[in-house]
Amino acid sequence: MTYVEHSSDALDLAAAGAGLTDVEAVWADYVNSPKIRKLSLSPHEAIFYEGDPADHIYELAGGSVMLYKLLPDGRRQVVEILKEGDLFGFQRGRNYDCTAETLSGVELRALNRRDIDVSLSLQRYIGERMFAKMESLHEHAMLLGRKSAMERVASYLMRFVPGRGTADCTGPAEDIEVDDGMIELSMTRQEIADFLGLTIETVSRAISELKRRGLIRIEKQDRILIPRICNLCRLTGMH
Amino acid sequence: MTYVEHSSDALDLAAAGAGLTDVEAVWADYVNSPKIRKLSLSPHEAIFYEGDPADHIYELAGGSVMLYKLLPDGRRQVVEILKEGDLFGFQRGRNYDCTAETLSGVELRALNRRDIDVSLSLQRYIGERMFAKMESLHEHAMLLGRKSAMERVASYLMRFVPGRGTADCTGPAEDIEVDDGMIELSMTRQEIADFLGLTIETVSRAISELKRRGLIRIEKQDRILIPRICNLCRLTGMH
DNA sequence: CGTGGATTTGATGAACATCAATTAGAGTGG
DNA sequence: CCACTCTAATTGATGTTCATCAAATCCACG
Repeated sequence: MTYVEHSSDALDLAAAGAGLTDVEAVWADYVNSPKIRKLSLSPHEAIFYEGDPADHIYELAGGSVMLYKLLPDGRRQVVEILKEGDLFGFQRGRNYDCTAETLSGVELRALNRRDIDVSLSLQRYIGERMFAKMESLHEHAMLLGRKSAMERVASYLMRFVPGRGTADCTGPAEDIEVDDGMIELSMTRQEIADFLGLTIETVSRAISELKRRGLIRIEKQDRILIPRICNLCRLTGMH
Repeated sequence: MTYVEHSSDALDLAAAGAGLTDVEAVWADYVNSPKIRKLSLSPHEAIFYEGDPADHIYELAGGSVMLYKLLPDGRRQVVEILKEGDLFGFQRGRNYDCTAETLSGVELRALNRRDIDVSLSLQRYIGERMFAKMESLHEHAMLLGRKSAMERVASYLMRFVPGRGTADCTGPAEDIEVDDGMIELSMTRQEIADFLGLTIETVSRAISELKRRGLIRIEKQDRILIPRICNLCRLTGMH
């Protein structure tokens, strides 16, 4: 008896030839295979609602998506902000535990739980992504439970600076004298507030305060220039 | 060519005989196999520290464990409270992203990443557990970001009432007239506060308030009686 | 140019943190 | 068994931060 029943197609076989550890290549092969259904969505469109039967798993191929939960009285908490490459829609139970809504124009790939369940490499790829996501959920718990409003907003802005503001960030490259960055906010103040556990007004005040202190400059509404990244990073509470 | 390289031992083969979907049986076989190293720990002992090289994965076989993160100035956020059967120590990177500390006497099983990486069934089992954990992290984000102090404490107490207080809770069984429960708190006020994003004093005041209102009764320090579970549950903000 | 929603700003209030003191409980040694 | 000690927990007084309520301003879009 062989283990053929573990794989529905040639993906793992190809991977075995390429070296077992290259799960990312297997994943790329899988999601680019013609049987994967692709979807395009407009900004602020719901993908699924909290409580809906969890019948699909998605990969975000482009754009950004938020996941949020609601309390019966309407209070909202955005629990994840997803970016290209992120996976969502996995559930333990029969129903989604949160609502998924697009923040921008979005390209999705709808995956089949069945394909994934029978491939070791796909499982491993997903595992890797899940562990990363758990770390970012831990970080977010720290933000929500223990950071001040200003620290939350600074941390939020730092999210969008690639490669900076993480635990292992070592500051700017040494040979660089200007350490600035331009970031793009695709979320409204309400969405940011619901992500940070604050109100619109508190978020707005914190951003104004950063402007006043010269730590950020607003160019054209939702484009923000950070003149000295390290200065902003120091306000996150993490360094 | 077969897929034999996907499995280091007979676990999956046995599972195939028993039906592919019974990943829990495969897991049970694995963790009970003699090669799994077992550990016993006393209360309030560190298992690993944030930043340590992530060289082990653990299954909590008995007792309870908390995971927490620290900010440089000492602020602490407890990000998970683990109970029997929970897995922890998975990391995306090279190092643990939080500290693990026992809350009670604890029995652990130290697992090998290598064993798991080559078994589809074990991967799938872990995936299931991770999805459940992500849901509880979402729930916790809601608590930290949007609930009042009283709602947080009520939610915390409800955690320890088996089968109640969850989203799909339908209340007590219909044929029952007394709906009470006894719970055991194994955490200090400081640990509870750091889990709920509050201070010791606020937690203490909330508990006193619940006592005053007759919603709980303290028996012998860390044993709490809940006379009418639904009454407490109503304070969680979820119904 | 005008309209309507989003954002900002201001004034006030409530919830929770902080600081300080007291009490309760668990463990210890006489 | 009972005082003693030490820490955890409670309670009280005050302060700070952020939420709430209200108004003004900005900006995108027709």
